[in-house]
Amino acid sequence: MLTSKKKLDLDFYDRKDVLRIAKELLGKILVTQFDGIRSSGRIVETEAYAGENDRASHAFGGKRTARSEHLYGAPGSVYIYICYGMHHLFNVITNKANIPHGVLIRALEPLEGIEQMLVRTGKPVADYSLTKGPGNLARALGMSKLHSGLSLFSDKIFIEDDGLRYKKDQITITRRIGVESAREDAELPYRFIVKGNPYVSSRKS
DNA sequence: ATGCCGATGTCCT
DNA sequence: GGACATCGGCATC
Repeated sequence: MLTSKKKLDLDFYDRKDVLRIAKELLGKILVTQFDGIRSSGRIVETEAYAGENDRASHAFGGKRTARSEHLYGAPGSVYIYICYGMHHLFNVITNKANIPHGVLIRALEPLEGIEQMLVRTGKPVADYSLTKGPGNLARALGMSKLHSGLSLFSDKIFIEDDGLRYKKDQITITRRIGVESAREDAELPYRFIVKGNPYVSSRKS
C-alpha cells in the first residue's frame, strides 16, 4: 500500500516519555532543506537525554548556559551544539518548554542528496561513515550550531514519517556512548539502535 | 581489532 | 588548565 510522507507534528514531540520518543524516532526521516537543496536520511540510532536529573545531560542539576539554552526550548525545536570543539551534534527537543528533554540523533541511513553530502563532508565516496555518528551526520546534512533553536515545523529542518515501523526484535537498547563521566547514569539503557544496520556507530561506550 | 592521539569551542575550576 | 554527548589516522597486536 502506498504511504505518503507526513511531517511529525507537535503531538509527537510534546510528550513526557523521552525514552519512548527516542525509540519511536527510529525509522523516521530527518530532512534538511538549505538553499533549495534537500538532504535526508532514515534515523537508525538515537539517545535520550532525560533532563535535570540525568547526569549525562547538559541540563543536569538545572544548569543553564548560553550553549545549552535551546535544550530548554519548545517541543519540536532543535538543539545543536559544538562537541570537542569541531563537531556539531543535532538534538530533537521534546516535552514542554523549560523541561530540558532531548534526543540525540546518532546515525542515519542516507536517502536523498547523497551527492551534496559528499560535497559537504569532502568524502570521495559514500561509504557507511557518511552518516555514521552524530558529528558525521550533522556535517553531511549541512547542520551547524547556527541552526540551533530552529523549529522542526519550519521548512529548513524537519522529520517525516513514511510509515516504516521497526518491530521490537529489530531494535537493540544499550547504554549511551561517550558518557562515562556521568557516573551511575552512564549505564542507563537510553540508546536505541536498529539491529544490524551498518550505519549504527561502533564507538565504545 | 584495539588503542592512542591531535584538533579545539564552551564551560568549569 | 582540564573535561567533554567525536572523528580519523596511524601504530601496534
